[in-house]
Amino acid sequence: MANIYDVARLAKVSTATVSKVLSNTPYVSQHTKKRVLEAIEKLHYSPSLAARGLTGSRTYVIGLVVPYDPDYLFSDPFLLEVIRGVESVANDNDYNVLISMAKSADQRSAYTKLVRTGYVDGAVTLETFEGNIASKVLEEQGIPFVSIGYSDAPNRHNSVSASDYTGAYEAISYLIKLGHSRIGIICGPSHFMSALEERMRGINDALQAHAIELDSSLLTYGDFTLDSGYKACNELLSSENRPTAIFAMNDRMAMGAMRCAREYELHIPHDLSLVGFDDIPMAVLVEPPLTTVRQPAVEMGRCATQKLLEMINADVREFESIVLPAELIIRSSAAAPHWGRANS
Amino acid sequence: MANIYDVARLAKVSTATVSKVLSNTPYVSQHTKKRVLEAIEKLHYSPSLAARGLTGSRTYVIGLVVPYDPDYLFSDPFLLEVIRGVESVANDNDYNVLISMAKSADQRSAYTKLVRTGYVDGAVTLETFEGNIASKVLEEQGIPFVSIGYSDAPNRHNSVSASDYTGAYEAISYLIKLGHSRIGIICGPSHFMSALEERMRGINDALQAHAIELDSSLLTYGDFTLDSGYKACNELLSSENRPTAIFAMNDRMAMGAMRCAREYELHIPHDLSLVGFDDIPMAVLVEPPLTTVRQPAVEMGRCATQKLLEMINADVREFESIVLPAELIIRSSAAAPHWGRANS
DNA sequence: CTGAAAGCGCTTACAG
DNA sequence: CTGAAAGCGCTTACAG
Repeated sequence: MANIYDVARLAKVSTATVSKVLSNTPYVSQHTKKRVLEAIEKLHYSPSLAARGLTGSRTYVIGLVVPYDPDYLFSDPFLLEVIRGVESVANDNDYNVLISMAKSADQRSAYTKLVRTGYVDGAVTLETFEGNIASKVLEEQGIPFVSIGYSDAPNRHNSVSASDYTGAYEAISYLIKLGHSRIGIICGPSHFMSALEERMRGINDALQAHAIELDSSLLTYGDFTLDSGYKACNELLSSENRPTAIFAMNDRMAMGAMRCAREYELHIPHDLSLVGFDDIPMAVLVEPPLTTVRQPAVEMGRCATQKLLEMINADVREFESIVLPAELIIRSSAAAPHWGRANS
Repeated sequence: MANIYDVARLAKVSTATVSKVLSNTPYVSQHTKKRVLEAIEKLHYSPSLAARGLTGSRTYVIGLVVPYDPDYLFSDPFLLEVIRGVESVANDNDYNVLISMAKSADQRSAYTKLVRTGYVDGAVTLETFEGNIASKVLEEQGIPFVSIGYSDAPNRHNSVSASDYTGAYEAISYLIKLGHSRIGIICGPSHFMSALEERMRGINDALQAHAIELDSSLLTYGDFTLDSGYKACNELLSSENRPTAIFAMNDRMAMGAMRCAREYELHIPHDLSLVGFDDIPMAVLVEPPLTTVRQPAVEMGRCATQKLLEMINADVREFESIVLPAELIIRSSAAAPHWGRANS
């Protein structure tokens, strides 16, 4: 494979000059530029990113830090959509992406593995825990990064997230307007991330706005998997004072709940209303199609990557954190309770 | 960040020696080895993969060549499962994976983009077209790779695939045994890949074994998306002599067909039987759960990566291609036609 | 506008 | 068992 010397020789210039036309430096005469370009073409030359990485310049690879293990990641359609967004703009801009995942139970390892490579131009991180300790690793290395989700920094810079609070608020308000007052909640793992706290706030505020108080027996927890939604729903439905509606903090758990409801021979939405969160592609495919709060997952990934590329190329150091709207998508899994009446 | 000189200085040895303990070369005295290790520990040293890449030794990153654009890839649950397998064993072995995708309509670019980086230890490729030209790029560079799917080489080496022929054969045989003789086929894009040809062979052989001949009006094509399955099914159902069963070459198209059947007010499986291919996670979630041919997607990814790692580390040059079994998973979307009777 | 030379952080023969 | 030195393929000041 041809290297820069081969090109220089063929074009009868120095390697410095070749390097300059490669990086589009001005002040290279049209004439020599043309010669160099021809040589590059002829030799099918393309620069070694490894060498570039060493000299500390662009490598055109960005890291994607995923603090989960592969099995977790690939079973989460929402996360996958986020990654799709990242890959999409990276690809459009001729960047490659190096995915660094955690060894199970060691989220931090995803960060250190990435740093070790020593050649990423920047990174997009998926935040999980509030501590946000891991991203310090990137800061120390001076690697620009933008995080998707929350960061705990007092003023949240360089992150993009969805409006979890509003989304949850609207979901609950909608259910209340339909006539529900006993609303079961299937929360995510409590210690998990601040997005969930935001949603919890939204739920509580919506409830309070309508003078409804949240019966603690109505609050259950899952771990985002379908099975955990099934179990949580079972908990809810087996209690003596059943809820008439359930709000699950992601769609997979909502689908677990759906399955559980079916076993109780409860018709959705006639006997039980259900609202999810995320709006994963599968949400329209189930029966009935799921009413859910849409997070703009792909857009979050795209936006974060866009911003990262700006940081890398335009030398932007910091940007105000971006909060993308989460909106309620009304489909067919929620309706007025059949003994109540809509009071909107 | 500490480099190898810092370590050498602290341990009072040469960089060569540090390098040796790093690569676990024998013939390094226990004593100096210990000193070096301590220095590494103390400085939190970890070698720059960029530098390693330059010297032509291990970088611990493998490439994953995906000859599709991100939007295509991320909407294909089957491919995602394959990738999950790749990521999984890579991660277990402390390898990072660099995903190289194609710019739309230029499959080859995924290969060249990867090669350009100059620092992958090897690659797993997802084959699509029969030409298999693209992998020549890797061969020329001397990058070891294993391809998932078919390669056209006379004796197929270094690839792992599923037994498409058998899978399709069984699906059709099953339908025939249930009592169907008019079986509609929703094929993938015809020029697409040899896996489809294999399935076509399986279909034809199964049909012939029962002396049924394939009416050409029963053969339709889709492009693997749900919508295309919908359309193909529509074609099939709007003809005057409807099939009583449909075999789709992937699950997404089968789900599109399911939706279409619903609009025709056809009950599945009572009025129309449906068999898919792949067994994506969603297949159990739809109503009714889909009978389908399971491809061991994750296992294919795992196996390919395993083999690649052997090639890299054990210096294996070649292995007999591996064909993993595809098996029919019987669920609830196929049954005897209601005017027919099972004749098995 | 162009080039000579040093340097990025490793590894690899080659001596000793 | 250990180290000096060259080299991997670039880029970047610095001169000219």
